[in-house]
Amino acid sequence: MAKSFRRRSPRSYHHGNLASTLVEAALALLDEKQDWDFSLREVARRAGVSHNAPYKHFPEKRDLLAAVAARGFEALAEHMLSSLNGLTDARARLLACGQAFVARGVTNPALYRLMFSAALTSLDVGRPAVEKTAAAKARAIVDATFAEAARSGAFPSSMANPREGAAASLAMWSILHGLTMLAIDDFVGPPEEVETLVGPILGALLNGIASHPPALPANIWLAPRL
Amino acid sequence: MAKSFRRRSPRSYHHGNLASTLVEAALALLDEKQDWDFSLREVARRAGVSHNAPYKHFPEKRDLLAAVAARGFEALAEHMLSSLNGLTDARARLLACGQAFVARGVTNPALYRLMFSAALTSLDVGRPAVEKTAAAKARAIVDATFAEAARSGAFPSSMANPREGAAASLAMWSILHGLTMLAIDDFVGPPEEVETLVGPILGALLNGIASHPPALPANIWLAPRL
DNA sequence: TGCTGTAAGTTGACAGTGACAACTCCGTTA
DNA sequence: TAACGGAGTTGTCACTGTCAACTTACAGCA
Repeated sequence: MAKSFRRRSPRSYHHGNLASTLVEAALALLDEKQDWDFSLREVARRAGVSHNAPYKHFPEKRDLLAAVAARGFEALAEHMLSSLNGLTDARARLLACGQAFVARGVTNPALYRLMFSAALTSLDVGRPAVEKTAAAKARAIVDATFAEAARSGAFPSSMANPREGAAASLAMWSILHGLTMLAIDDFVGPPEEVETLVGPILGALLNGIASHPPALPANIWLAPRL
Repeated sequence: MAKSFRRRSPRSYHHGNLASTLVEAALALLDEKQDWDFSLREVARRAGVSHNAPYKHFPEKRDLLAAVAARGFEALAEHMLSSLNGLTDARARLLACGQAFVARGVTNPALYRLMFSAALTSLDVGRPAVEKTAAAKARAIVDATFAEAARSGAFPSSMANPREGAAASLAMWSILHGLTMLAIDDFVGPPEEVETLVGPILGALLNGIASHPPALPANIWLAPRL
């Protein structure tokens, strides 16, 4: 009888919200091990629950990881949004957004890597829906900040148009993602200082965009597809 | 007795070059499954060898994967180099190099992902040496093409100096890596056409660099560290 | 030539894994 | 109050990475 009281609040056979408890346990493990090769059983153990309980909420390990990734995207979006607080200058907003992006990645490399990893992608279905929508939300912030900068006159006004701005915003997204990845994977460093690269590097890109706006070739789509 | 003839040339208890056979088997599996969660035992099976034979050549699975990644970097470097053939215009060379880079990543996503993944990084030692040197070689090509472009007058001449050019070359490396990753991870597509993005996007960056060369903040190192 | 040490391969074992099936518990709704 | 069904449980499976101990055959020295 005492057995089931181990970690949970007393007299509860049913946990209440195991799903989110599991996600948090997984987040903690991800942070500690900096890898997602931990076992589902270990996650269950931490949640004080039997080795098979997680399967009632996540059909496969992949699905738990997808939920974790979704949380990551949400946190990223939040962080980027709050970095814009109080800034009005268009260019400053873009740079701040970029810095927030990189900083977030460097702070929790494993989580960032998981978010963009295809460990979650099943060959038939593609990425899980939870993750797709969370990612889209984060991405929309970059796009919006960009479009808004275009409207403000920092870029040729045609770029406020979604299709026209798409190539530019993709370029920005690419350079940020690339820089973050290189930092995370130990190709540039030190990690704490990588943020200082955003100014010069993203700055150069923005200059180029302003003077010669890139065009998005036909047939290209910007995902994640839904 | 017939047992040991299963897959190998006759009368050979010793394989001859198991190590490279294993690497090739792993490459094939990586390509098929588009993931490196295959088992070492499966690799051994394909090489027609007992489940523990690989351990005589690779202390851990990680080490086999590192060897695979190293091969990937070598192929990447080769591909980039040959893309430069016959091109003399500095800007054209940079763009060709970029296209080759992205194309290579999109062609074998799992391999590309493995190359840059930290699945290989052990917390204490960092990346395995084989991989580091192979990666450095590939990277050197971008750097060299860049420096050469600077000398040719396509960029402010100061950028031919390694330290001055470092920020620019890092920016280029970042945007290429980021774009490739987004493509691979299904955030932009379709894969066959992603190459067409290199022109506009990398082009914009190069314009920006030419007009306002970025500076590399102090304390930043460009890796992989050796 | 024959002996022997050692690298390269072998079999056998072990704890731990993801996933399945079949069971029990208990809050909900009729 | 009965019974349904979602949530958690135990038991089991084939399989994994890795360790240990054994065998094979090549290479160098007597």
